[in-house]
Amino acid sequence: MSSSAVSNEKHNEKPKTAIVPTRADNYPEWYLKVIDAADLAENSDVRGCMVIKPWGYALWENIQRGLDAMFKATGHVNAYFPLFIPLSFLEKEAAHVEGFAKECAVVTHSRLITVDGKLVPDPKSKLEEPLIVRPTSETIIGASFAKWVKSYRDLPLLINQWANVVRWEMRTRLFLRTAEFLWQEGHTAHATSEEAVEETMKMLGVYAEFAEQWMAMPVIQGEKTAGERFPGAVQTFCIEAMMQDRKALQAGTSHFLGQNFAKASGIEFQDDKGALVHAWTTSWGVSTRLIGGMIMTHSDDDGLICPPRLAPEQIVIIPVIQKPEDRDRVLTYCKALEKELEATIYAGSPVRVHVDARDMRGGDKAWQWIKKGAPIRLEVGPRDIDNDSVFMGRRDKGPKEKTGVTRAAFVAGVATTLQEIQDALFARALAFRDQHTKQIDTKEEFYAYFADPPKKKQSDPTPIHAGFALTHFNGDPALETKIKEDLKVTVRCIPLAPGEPGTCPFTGQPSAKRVVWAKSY
RNA sequence: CGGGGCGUAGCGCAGCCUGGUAGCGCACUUGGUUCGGGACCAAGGAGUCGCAGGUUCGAAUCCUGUCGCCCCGACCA
Repeated sequence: MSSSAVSNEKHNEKPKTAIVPTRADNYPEWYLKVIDAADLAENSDVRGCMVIKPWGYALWENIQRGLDAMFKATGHVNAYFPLFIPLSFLEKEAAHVEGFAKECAVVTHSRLITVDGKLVPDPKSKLEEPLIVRPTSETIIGASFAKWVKSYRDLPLLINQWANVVRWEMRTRLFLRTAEFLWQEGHTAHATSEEAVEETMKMLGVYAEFAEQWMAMPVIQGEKTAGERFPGAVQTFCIEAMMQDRKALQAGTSHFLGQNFAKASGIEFQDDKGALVHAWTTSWGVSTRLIGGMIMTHSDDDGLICPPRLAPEQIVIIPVIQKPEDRDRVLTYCKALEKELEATIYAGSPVRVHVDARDMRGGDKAWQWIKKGAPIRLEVGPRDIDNDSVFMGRRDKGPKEKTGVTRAAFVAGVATTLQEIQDALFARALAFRDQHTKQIDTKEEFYAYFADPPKKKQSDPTPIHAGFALTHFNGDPALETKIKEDLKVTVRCIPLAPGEPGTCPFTGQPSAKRVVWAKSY
């Protein structure tokens, strides 16, 4: 082999990435490797249920903190309702039963006994009425609301619950779809339809704001078609985000339930004229799925990228200690810098700083923090201390791209820098979505746009598809079903943003505005 | 629940077709040389080959069953 052949071979090698495979090579596996490398979560011994590890749970805590403040600012209060729901409650709303019956965990016994050395449910302890583990709490919360509401003066009732729910899914994926997941569910009751609709839209807006401002994840607000509606809802609204495989992720939902659940649960009140009427209710929720959305919106082939407002640690200080005699001096300096940074405020909270003083090689340490997605890495060694400077690496830039800054300038500008990273991530995600969103006006182009390249093996992941398509649509559910069968593509939402009327390319019929089509999670 | 792939050291894999009782890389430990950095050299520790049966003198390897994981499909936040 000639020397030029050797160098050619080297030249053809892919650049080394911390995550193998890369997004382009195998997207679903890349996703799992990012979670593993960042130490966010792992599968548990219970099928379909995950263990959320500290770094992943800290992300959830930050999501909770941000959303909870927004809920409270809009007049909501937290409460807690039972994990178990009597089976008969679920039967009260016909569409609701239909929607959830297939995926319920059912509790039938209250005691175990040992038979031939094995624990089995005691037949004598069989429950009169089986309990289901809540898949959502409309019915059990409705029962409380029925007791609490007597007069129009009791309304509106604005309640939120942070809880876990169980839906026995066929196929699960960490964060995106697990049998048990953590979420919040808001439940409200109102005197009029108008007020309930206003609430539904307000909370959708809160979700959109949170997704964009906190998670740096651009979303499209819109309404679901009848086929995608929540079981029992009159209208379902959602925020939809584009992942890096260009699939859509439903990141949050807000439902206008009309009087359906009020009638089912007997939520009645006397209005200001003395008439006995049913309340109008809403429900809205987001779940740990948001973490999946965050991972797939921002992360790259070197691992997780946390938007600063959600990052468990926003700045990681890595002491550079070459000689043992430098150790005390460098660590003391780093601790002082940590204190100083923690005294500064970013986005309304003290900056979260961590000094990584573990006894290991600096390079390994830096890469671990890259894989965990810490927004800013600071390397501080004797030379920096002498110059009164720090060496900064930003997670939104390349791993080797590092810049020296004076300590004072860094501290003074830290909030600005964090916001720059936050903004850069949002801008990047928005540009990506725009780049892979296309207005389409003919059926042929639509089918060509969503046509999958052939797979080599059946076990290969679905090839990355084109993205979002914006087309006119006459709203026919049968047509939507046909397209889903043909292409696995659905209407993700009818955007709330104003649009121009036009012609449905599939039927030639008039259409009020363009809708968003995509493959989805 | 259907189709496909895969379970061998903490992690990633080879060996399996053509049975002869286990190997590589990373990680780990120790020593040395390095070191503003995902180091190098040397030595070393670590595996009932997913589990259970069967065939055989002998099974990681062949057969049957079973459990789990991943991908694809149907269902869904």
